[in-house]
Amino acid sequence: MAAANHNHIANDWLPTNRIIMGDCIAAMRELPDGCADLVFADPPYNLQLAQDLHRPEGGKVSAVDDEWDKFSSFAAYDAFTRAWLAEARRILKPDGAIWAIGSYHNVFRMGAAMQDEGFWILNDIVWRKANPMPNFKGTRFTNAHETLIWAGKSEKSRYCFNYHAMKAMNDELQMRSDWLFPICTGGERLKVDGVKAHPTQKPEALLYRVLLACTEPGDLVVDPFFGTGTTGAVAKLLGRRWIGIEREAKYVEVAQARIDGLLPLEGGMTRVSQGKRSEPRVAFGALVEAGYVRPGTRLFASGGKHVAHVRADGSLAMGDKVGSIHQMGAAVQGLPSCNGWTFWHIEAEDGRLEPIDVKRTAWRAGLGAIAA
Amino acid sequence: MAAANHNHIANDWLPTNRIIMGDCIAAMRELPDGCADLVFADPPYNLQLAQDLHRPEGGKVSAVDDEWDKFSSFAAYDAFTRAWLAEARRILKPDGAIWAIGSYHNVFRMGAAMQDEGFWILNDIVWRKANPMPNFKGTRFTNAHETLIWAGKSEKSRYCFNYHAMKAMNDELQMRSDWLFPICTGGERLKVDGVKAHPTQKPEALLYRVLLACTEPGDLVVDPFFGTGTTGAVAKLLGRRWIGIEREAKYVEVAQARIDGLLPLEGGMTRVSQGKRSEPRVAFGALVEAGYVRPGTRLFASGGKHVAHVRADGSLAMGDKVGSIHQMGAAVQGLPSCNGWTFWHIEAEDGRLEPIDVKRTAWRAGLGAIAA
DNA sequence: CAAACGGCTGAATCCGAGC
DNA sequence: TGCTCGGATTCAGCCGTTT
Repeated sequence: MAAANHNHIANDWLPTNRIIMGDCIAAMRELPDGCADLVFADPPYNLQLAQDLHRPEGGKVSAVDDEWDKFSSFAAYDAFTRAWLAEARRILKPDGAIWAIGSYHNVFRMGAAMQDEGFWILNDIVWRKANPMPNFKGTRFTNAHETLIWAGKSEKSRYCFNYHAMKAMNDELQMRSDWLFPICTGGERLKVDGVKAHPTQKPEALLYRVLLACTEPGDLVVDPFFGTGTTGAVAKLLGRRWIGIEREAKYVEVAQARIDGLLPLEGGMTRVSQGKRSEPRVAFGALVEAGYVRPGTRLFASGGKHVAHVRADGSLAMGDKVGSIHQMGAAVQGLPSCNGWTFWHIEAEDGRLEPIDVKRTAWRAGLGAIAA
Repeated sequence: MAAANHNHIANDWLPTNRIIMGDCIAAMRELPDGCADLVFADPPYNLQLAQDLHRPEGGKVSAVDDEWDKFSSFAAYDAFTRAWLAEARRILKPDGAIWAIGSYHNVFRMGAAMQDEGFWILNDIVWRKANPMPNFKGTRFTNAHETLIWAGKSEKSRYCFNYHAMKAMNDELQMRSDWLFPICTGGERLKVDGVKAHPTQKPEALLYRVLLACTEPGDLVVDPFFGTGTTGAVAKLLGRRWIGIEREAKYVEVAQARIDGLLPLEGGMTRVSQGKRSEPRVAFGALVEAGYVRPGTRLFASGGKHVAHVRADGSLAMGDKVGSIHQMGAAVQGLPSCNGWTFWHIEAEDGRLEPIDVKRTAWRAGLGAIAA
C-alpha cells in the first residue's frame, strides 16, 4: 500500500535538501500546510539526570547534560511537545505520517500527546540495541531499547507502507515491531577534534528502514530535530527530498558537511518491491540494510558471465528483470532453483570475487548472533 | 538490593490469597494505606468500556464530529486510569512498586498518567512475542510485542530488585529490558467448554520473571485486574501472598479453580541468588584484631606499583598519608571511590599475591560465623 | 602478519546502612 | 532527617598496541 497523494508539483519553492537553522516550531511555521510526506522527529528526551555516574573501573559516564535537554517540569515538556507536534501535523499532507523516537523518560508523554493532537498510531516499534550501555550499579534491568511511534496524520490517512519491501528484508516473513540494530559507533559516529559531535546520533540503519518502509523516491521528509543530520543523509542516499531544522550552529555545520560528502544511490537502486508482480526477496536485504552490501553493488556469477545489481531492499536487478538472489540465479541458469548465496559473488577489497555467503557469515558473527 | 520495609506484622487481617469480586477502584478503597509490596496491573484498553464506566458529565455538544468523540474517549479513559492508579499508589508501601502492561493503544496514556500520579519509572520492558498474530492485511508491521512499565511508588522508593537472580537467569549477563516469551497457548491456556476463558490471558513465564525480580517470599502482591488469575497462580507458586480483584464472576470462578489446583514450591525452592550486598559488612580492622592480618603487613596493588602498611587499627599508611583500605585505594588511583577488598593484595604463604578479600572470606567462615 | 590483549565508550532518570 | 563513608557494580564493539 502506498499513499495516493504524491504530487510534488507546487512545492518547488520549498527549501528542500537544506538545513534551516533555528527553533523548530518557528521554522515549521514558515512551511505551508500539507507540504510534507513524512516527519521524522528525535526530540529531547528530558532525561532528568541527577548526579554523576561512575563505571565500576572508575571512569565517568559521559552524560547528556546539554541545555537543550533540560525542562523545568513535565508540564513544560508537555507544552513544548504539543507545540511542535501541532506544527508537524499541520505541514503534513493529509495522507502523511510521522515517526517519533524516545525512551521511557519521555515516550509515554509524547505518545499521549500525539493521540491528543489527532495523530493515529499505526505501530510502536522497539529499537533493540545490540550493544547498549550496561546498568553499572546493578539497580535495574539494562535499558536496552528505545521506542519509535509511527502514526498517520489522522485515522483516515492512507499512509505509505512498502509492505513487500519490508517483507523482502526479513527473509520473506512479515517485518515485526521489534528491530535489532547496533548503536551508532565506529566510523559512522561523527567526531569533531576526536570527541563525538552529538551525544545522541542515531544509526543510519534505523533511518534506512524507516524511510524505505514509509516513503517513496521524491517524497519530502522533514526532520525538526536534525542534529547531525542522519535523516538527511539517508534521505539523500535513498533519493528522498528532505528539510532539516536544527537550532545549534555546531550541529548544522557538522550535518551540512556530512551530507555534502554523500553521493545518492543511482535512481534504479532505490526502487523497492511493489507486490505480487515483482518477485519475493530474501534476508539478503538485512545485509544491505546493515551496510554489509551497498545498494548498487554489482554481483557476478559464472566467472563474470552474469552480472546483477543489488537494489535497496536486497533484491537483484538484471536489465528489466528483478528477483531474489535465488530466483535470479535460477533464471540465468535456466534451472528450477538455485542457492543464491553460493552462486553470486561480490568483489572483495583486493579485487577478488568471493561468494556473498561470506557476507552472510560476517553478518551472523555480528548482528545475527543476537537476532535470536 | 531489596526493599527495607518487609514487615508483615499488622496485615494479618488482610484478605490475602483471595479474590475480591467487584470494581477494582472500590475494592482497593477497602484496603489500608501502604499494605502492598507490589501491584501488578493488566488493565483493559477498551475505550468503549472505559467510556461506559466513567463518562464525563456535561451536555451533548452539537455537531459531534470524530475529533470530539475521540477526545472524549481519551479523556474518559484517562480519568479511569488515574483513578485506579491513585488507589494502587495509596495501598503501596513507601518502598513498593508497580508493574503495568499495555499495548500502543493505551500504554502511552497509562505511562504518562503514572508519571503524573507520582510514580517513578524504573524501566520499560518489552515483551517480545515469539509467536505473535500476523498482520493479515499487510498494512503495518506485525504487532509483535507488548510493553510493561515498572515504576517505584516515588522517586525515593528503595524498591526491591533481585539483581543477581535476574543475572543468573540470563547466563550471567545482566537481564535486559527486552524479554522473549511465547504467548499463552496450549495446556496453559485456560478453556471453558473448549473456548478460551479470557481473551488476554498472560503467560505464567512473564509473571514468574516479574515476581522473581521484584518481590521476596511473603511479600504481598495486589492485582486489580485479576482476570484468570495468572498473577495469583505464580504468586502462590513462588510463596508470595496475593490479593486479586476481578469484576466478572465468570473469570473469578476460573481463576479460583486454577489457583486451588496449584501446589506452591517448597520453601527452599523460592530462594534466589543474593550477591555480596546481602552479606554482613566486615571492617578490615576486625581482621587485624583477630590476627588474620598482622599490623605492619605490607599490602600491594597494581602489580607492586603501590605499597602500603597495615596499622594496628586497620588503617593503611603510605608515607605520611593514612586512610581506610578504600580511601587509600581511591587516592593512589585518583578515583572518587575504590573497593579496597579487591584492590589491595597480600602475600600468601607460598609468596604469591592474593586480594585481601580472601582474608575476609576466611574471617566470615571462621570468627564471623560466631560473631554474627 | 595474525592473534591476543587492553583501553575506551555508548540518551543513564544507577547505593544504602548506620549514625 | 541529612550526612558520612564502606564498598558493590559492566556488555559489546571498535581501535590501537603488543605478542
